[in-house]
Amino acid sequence: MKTPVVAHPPTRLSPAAPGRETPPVQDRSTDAYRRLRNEIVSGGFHPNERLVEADLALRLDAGRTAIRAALVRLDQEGLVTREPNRGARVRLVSDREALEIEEVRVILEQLIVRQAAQRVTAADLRDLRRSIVRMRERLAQDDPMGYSGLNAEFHQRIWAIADHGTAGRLLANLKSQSIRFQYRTILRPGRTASSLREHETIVEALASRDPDASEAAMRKHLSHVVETLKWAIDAQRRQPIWLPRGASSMASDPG
Amino acid sequence: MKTPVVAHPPTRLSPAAPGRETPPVQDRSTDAYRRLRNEIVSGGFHPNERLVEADLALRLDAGRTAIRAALVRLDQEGLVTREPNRGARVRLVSDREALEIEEVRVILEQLIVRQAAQRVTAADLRDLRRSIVRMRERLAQDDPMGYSGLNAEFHQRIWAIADHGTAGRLLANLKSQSIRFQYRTILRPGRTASSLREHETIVEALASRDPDASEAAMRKHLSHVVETLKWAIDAQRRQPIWLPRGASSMASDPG
DNA sequence: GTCTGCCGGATTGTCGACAATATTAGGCAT
DNA sequence: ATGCCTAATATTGTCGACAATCCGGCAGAC
Repeated sequence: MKTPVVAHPPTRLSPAAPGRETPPVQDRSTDAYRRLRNEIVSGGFHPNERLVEADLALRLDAGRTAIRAALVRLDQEGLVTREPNRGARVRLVSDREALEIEEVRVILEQLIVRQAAQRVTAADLRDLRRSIVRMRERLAQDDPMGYSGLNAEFHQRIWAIADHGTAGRLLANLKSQSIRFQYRTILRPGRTASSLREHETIVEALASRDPDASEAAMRKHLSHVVETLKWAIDAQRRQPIWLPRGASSMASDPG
Repeated sequence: MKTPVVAHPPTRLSPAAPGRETPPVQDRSTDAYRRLRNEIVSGGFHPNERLVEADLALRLDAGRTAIRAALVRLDQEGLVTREPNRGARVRLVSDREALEIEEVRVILEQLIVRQAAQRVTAADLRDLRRSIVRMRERLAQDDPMGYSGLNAEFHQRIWAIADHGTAGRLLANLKSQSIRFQYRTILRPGRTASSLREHETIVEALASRDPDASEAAMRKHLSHVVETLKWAIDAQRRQPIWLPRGASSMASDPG
């Protein structure tokens, strides 16, 4: 499938494409980490799938050392689990955990939006409103996937406004852990439309720079998200649906 | 100081003390991680101190590989920072960050105590009350350090009752990052006494299994903690005091 | 037929060596 | 003395090799 990689020619950090600036491949380990992380978050692996170091090394064209470091990071980050001498697997977050995560997310977003209300600038508001417009477009086109992406962007924008490093980091991390569940929530009929309305309310509250109103709007929004999540989990229990990349959610090793 | 370690005799994982069960030295890497983490959290290094891999390897009697893995974990955990090709340093959390962390802690503890109120058992309450009694003793003996330890234990007990894995993990992590600041807050005169009263209120609220009351009590408690933290930071600005293990908070490299 | 113990392949864990990079020190021109 | 260039040193990053461990299958005992 791929050139077998000539057993690594004398260690060369930059691939050295003569005429072209080497993109910031600062260090192989971080690079491997980023790519592996992406693959996991974007659903490139089955939940609970085994992550064999040698395989990944081949796949990502990196040394086992780099892969190993990446796995350690991902473990600490909660995206994979590692058992001594037994290797790593992509971590499967249970339904219960997904709810826990969402609970935490709710309160963190409240904290953040409150802070955002005190710092928001005119330019920020303009950007937020543009986000809203684009979301409205997606809604009109009946494109829930596209909407979901914009939704994520919308929330991240608020994090940026709040400029609360600690909370922002935690939120980003939590989100990456529970991303698998978000695919399901967006399927609920009518959810997109109400979500958009709630977003509009949040922007209005931010525009008036009212922390309490902003927090309330956010709380209301997220309470509906939690509700939708519960619905999705229940639906899944009743009749499992396909995940973005195959495999029943219980998949361990195919016997 | 220590036997120079005979250049590692043929790799032996278990120290193999014949008659004795080898204590769970499962893997050297995790072991190094734990010990290094302890040293950092308990103030064994100056803030911002450089962490040279080779030195640590000697100090902890571990290979550089193990140290390296440990540093990666600690980096992800926020206890050290690593710059490519420049090594690791114990991370210095700024005053602002300390406040951010405390803000997040406040809301997480609220979430947790609320959940705890719904799950607390009679045995739990007994334990909590015992904690209180011991704290009262420390207060009577005018032992703020001892009180501080019990305080930490008290809160952890509540985390355990709530059984909220996600929030618990985050809290533990945040706490380890900001631990340096806690040394200062306990110095405020009279704080210990009011802290104890607030703890008593929390226990009462939990005893009545009232989530709202519990949350309110916790909020009140932590708002005072935040206030004390601000006070401590201000005091520090006006006149730096000694940290538990030397060095001004700005210490980078001694020239 | 089932259980137990042993063997072999697969995979992880650790080390030592070396390359890559940053940092410091010294020399030289100005 | 000041500042820049270069050599020497210190430290990190990566690899390949090998030991340790796990897993599954197979033979033999009962």
